[in-house]
Amino acid sequence: MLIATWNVNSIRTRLSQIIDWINQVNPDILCLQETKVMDESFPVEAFEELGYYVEVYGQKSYNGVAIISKIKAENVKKGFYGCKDFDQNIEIFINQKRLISADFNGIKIINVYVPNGSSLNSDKFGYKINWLNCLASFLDEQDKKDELICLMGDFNIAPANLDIHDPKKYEGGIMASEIERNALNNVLKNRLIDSFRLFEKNTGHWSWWDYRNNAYELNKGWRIDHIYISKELSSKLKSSVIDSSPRGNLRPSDHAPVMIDLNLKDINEDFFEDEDNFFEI
DNA sequence: ATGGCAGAAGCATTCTGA
Repeated sequence: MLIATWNVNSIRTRLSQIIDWINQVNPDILCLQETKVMDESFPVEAFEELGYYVEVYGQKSYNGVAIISKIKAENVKKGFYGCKDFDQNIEIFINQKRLISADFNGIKIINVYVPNGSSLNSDKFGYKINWLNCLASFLDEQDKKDELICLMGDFNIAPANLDIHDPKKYEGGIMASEIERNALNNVLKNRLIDSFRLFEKNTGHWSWWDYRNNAYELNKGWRIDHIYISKELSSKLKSSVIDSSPRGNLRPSDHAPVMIDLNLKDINEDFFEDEDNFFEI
């Protein structure tokens, strides 16, 4: 089962590239970020024609997340819920559409677009850390239900120096600071692991290249898009890769898709053998 | 220290991103 995440930086501008990629890769679940479109304007039909269900949580111009899936999503939730920080009802948490979650055969897919944070001395940075703290308490709640989790998306954080092409240059700065890394580790705790690092221990693997300064051509990138999975799923993981090829497209997103291949057959064989659980054209 | 590049809104230029 292929599960992918991709910050597409506008669903409307990138639609044909996304369709091409789906036809090429055939993912079972695709989590999108920065769709930048209100729900009623999301090009749902383009995905339905390919046999996918679509769940969207968007807004005008900024942010926006979506889940495209061959299996119908269950228990779809938009935004944070059931966690103590969200109960404070912080308005900005509601206004910025950055999280959508859904269950697929007992696995909870959580698709996030973590705030960028601008720079460490800005108000936006405080919002980023608050948002991550809220995500941590959201996951604490999920923990109590003993669910298998796949937390994926654009985290806007390089977890380690080897996830940055020039770590010295960016040391302590935005996406590389200890404050952000600690906040991220507090989300992951001991329950979620970085799927990519189960296979690849070396530097030189990037999921984002700045549009500026020929960053892609010079391969000056960062690894800030991640797929974290519950420890219990690690034995089911067949691969975790970054597909950098779409970054070479004409008018590309600045992010590349990341995907895992999960062997879920033995978790619930009946579910996957029941054709009613899949999309019918 | 700053700008560089891209998208959306909307029609000149600003805001935001990373």
